[in-house]
Amino acid sequence: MSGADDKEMDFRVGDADVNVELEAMVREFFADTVRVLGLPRSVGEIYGSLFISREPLALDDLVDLLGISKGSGSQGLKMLRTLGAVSEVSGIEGRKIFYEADVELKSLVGGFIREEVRPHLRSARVKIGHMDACNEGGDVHYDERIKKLNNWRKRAGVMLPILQKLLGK
Amino acid sequence: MSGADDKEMDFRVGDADVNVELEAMVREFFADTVRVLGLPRSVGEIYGSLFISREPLALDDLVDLLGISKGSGSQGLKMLRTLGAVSEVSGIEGRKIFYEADVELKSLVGGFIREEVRPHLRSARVKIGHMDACNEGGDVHYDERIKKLNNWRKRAGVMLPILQKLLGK
DNA sequence: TTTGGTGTTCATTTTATTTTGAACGTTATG
DNA sequence: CATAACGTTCAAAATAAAATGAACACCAAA
Repeated sequence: MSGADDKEMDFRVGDADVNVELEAMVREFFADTVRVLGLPRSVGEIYGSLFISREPLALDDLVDLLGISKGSGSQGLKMLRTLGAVSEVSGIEGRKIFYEADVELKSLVGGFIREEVRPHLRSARVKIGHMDACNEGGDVHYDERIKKLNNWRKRAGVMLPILQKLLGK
Repeated sequence: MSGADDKEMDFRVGDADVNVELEAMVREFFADTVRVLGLPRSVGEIYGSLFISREPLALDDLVDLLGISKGSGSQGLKMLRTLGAVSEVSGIEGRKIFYEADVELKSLVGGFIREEVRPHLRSARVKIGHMDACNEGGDVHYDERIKKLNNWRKRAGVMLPILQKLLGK
């Protein structure tokens, strides 16, 4: 006898119980969390579903589970793949692709830095270069500010590897 | 003779030239940058204006300069004050309040952490507590995941002071 | 080669966020 | 006191972001 007898919040799937309420809380949690990072809510819901799920899930499962459209699910998974936050589970029957959440903080942060932070720092370097070129007269006040900006950028650049190192286990 | 004779992009204000093109680039830069942090564009434009301006600016100046509404400017300045990213300049004539940008990376990051990051970590702690309480049966898989989540949260908590220390000049 | 199952793309719709601007406090000044 | 200069608030409008779903591509099995 395994559960599913005291609350309507549990129901059987395979041979283990699913705590529907808990799983919903976790999805909600990630939905809120990724919002802070500027990612769409559905991406958080998808990641949360995979994070808390006992077994890998396919696009269809997520669509059913979350009540989102296939398009939304597909795009969300794409983003998560790009970030390296989920990976395909190999060796499951059929053509359907199953995913599981990557749960290593190190690689999650690494993926975010690589895909979201680094590109911004790169473009910042270019823009600051343009600013400097635009300060033809070499005005001292402008020059000071541009230098400060560039200083910030450089500090961010050295901070990231340190951050990643500190998070590495 | 001070500039303003080779391009229409410069014009005189007080006794120093304003490089209109450069200042626009800086505003644009900050507008893009704060977007990454999840703050509205106008907030970045306001901060950028103050950052690059030779002298402190009042709400009216910003409204004129940026072509935004008084309401937008007021709310933007409020947000920047809360973040500690701007400060009122004391001792200027009249009732008008002038602002200048705080340009210490340390305090900018500090303000962002205090106002944006810490509250999220706090609420995360509460939510994770709820999850744990919700896992009544003590299911081992769920327990493992909840523990991992809590671990992440704790690591973020210890990371922030380190980050701030490293940024402290 | 057709059919059915999967996944992706992208123009459109929906939803969320940001901006606006009119109404309203407040305070200095005539 | 009346007026004007400033700043704030908040409901409504405008804009930006995300979700939808139909069309399509692909591939494996029949």
